[in-house]
Amino acid sequence: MKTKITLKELSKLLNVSVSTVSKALNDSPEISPKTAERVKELAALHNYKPNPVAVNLKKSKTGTIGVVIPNISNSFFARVLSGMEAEAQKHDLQVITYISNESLDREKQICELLTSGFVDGVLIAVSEETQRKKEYDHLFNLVEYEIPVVLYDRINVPLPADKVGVDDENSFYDATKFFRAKGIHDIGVVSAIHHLGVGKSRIKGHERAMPDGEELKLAVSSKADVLKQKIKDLISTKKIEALLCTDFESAIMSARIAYEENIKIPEQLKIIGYISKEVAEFLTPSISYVEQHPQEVGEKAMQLLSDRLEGKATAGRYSEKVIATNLVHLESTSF
Amino acid sequence: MKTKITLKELSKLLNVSVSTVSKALNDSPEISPKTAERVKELAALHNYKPNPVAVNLKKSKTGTIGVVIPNISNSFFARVLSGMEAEAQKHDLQVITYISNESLDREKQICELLTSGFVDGVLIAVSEETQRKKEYDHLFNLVEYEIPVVLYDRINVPLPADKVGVDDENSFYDATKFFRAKGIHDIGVVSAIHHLGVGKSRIKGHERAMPDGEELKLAVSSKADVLKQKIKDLISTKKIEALLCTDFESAIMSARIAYEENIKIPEQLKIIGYISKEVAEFLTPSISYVEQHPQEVGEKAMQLLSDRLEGKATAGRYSEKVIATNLVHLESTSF
DNA sequence: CTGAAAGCGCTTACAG
DNA sequence: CTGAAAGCGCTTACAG
Repeated sequence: MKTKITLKELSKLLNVSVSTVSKALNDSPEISPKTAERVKELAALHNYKPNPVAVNLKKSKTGTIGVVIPNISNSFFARVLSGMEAEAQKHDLQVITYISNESLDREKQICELLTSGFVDGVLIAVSEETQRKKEYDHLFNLVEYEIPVVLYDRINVPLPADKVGVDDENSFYDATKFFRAKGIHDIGVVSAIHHLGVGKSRIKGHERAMPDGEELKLAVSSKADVLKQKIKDLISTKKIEALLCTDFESAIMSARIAYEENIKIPEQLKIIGYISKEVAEFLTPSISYVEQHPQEVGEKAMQLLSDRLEGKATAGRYSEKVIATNLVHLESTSF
Repeated sequence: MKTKITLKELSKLLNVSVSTVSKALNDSPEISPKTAERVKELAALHNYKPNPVAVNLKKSKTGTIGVVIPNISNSFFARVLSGMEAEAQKHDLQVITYISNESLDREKQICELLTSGFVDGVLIAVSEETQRKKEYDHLFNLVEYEIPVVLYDRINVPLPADKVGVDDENSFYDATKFFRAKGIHDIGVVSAIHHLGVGKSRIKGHERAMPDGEELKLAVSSKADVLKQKIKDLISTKKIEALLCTDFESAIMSARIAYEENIKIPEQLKIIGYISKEVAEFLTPSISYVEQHPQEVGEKAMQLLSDRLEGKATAGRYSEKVIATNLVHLESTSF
């Protein structure tokens, strides 16, 4: 069993002071090359590693970042986390994860915890409930405590903070334009998240690509059975030719209903949805999707935070980055 | 802008010593009820929270747990993490996540970092590469540093540590028995992870439920195109009636090939697979799956670790928990 | 170039 | 019941 050696013990073995050992290991120019070498040698021999807790206390920082995730089972967020972790590694930062489960209360609890000094900064995608109720006091609280915050994905929050979002609006603008260019004009939009910022943006993008004044064909509801009925109405009764789905649930549901109603995809109905690559590719038929580059969202968010922690960002000025999306065409949009 | 108040500042305002304040806030019986109240009142007013870094240094612990995840895009692991986080919360532990991306090298790096004192304990599912090469020195290293380790999910590692696994073997034993009871005897097994411990266990469970000496009908390969060919052979040429799939990829691929070969599910071919609920339910047809209860795996793993940290576990004796699975029957196994 | 001292923000034996 | 002191393991002005 190995036991961790401390600076003090090292200094005793070397017959020099603790200060000297510390400086030597931190490559201080004050130390003579000779002793520096002696010290480093012994440190390596004993596999010395500074106690990070002590270093952090001394430096008044924690070296860790708090990441708040609304729902980790959503593969988008899982991949965002992966990007954050990769970027954190580059900056020697540790990532502490907190899962809000889309609950405002839990999110408040987490923010409360976060103000007590566990982390140097926070990356957060606010919960659904938070967005719905527009309660942001707990976030402002973080800012008041001078804890740098970066909002990611769900950035439609009036908070003085850096933000990294997905280009939701343009994704559906592009998708709509794509269909129209192919001569398809009866385009429906399906959404189970129309009440959230990202859902609204996507629908807005679609609207922007449609002729002025033309009524939109929407099937929206956060209740599964209601949504199901509305989709059925859209594709069976209204004979829509193409569907844009703002989320996993509505995309899968649309494909399913088409199957049940004996409407062939893509021959009679084309679909583009927000689904993760992993699932989209494997469906039968495979569903064309909007690639959101979650990894990049995570990397960028961590990068902005790290810049701010290192003083590379101007105080009081916040940047807002939008990660471009692109359409990946699979079977559901083949012509 | 609020700034964090310290014990010292508090003591100055109260005209008592730092020790007294500390004891009062920690409910020490040494302190008179009167001063205790005075102290607590002012602390509450100033929203005092002890600096966790200082507390941890004093107590020679970190209050954090390192969780190593092979692949966070795998929804099984995402849900395990969710369970860990929930349990950690109960014990006032923070969760630091590290993603190995199924790489042995990255895993070694992470373990190296972990030995330098960032965490009090480690929860790890070893990477695919680690399992394949059977290189466990970096894990033994953790143990030598007296950092408690709990292995989860991928527990087929000869390490003196607590372990929490999924009952892989029985899941396929049960599934096979289920088919046989229904009069189906031509059962095939498809696997893209036959080289991993969990894959082997699942296949073994199937074998155990088959009559002695009967040759197994396997389609296994970690290469997509090879596996595809083998599946096709199994269901088209060999006329298998039911398929057990050890993983997401092989399950989805099997369903896809059945579709392409015009073999009807479930009429001509039944399928049971290891797929997450979220996807299984939405497929057309929906695929019956093995529910693994990942949340529970995560909770249990964190619980074992917490027990050990709190001295509730006997040194040198390790427990191994197996979380039972159950079959969820959807369309692909309807009769 | 080396080391003694102060201090990061706490906790806890010990003395009074 | 209260407080002075030591100490957790470091870093860093400052003195020599």
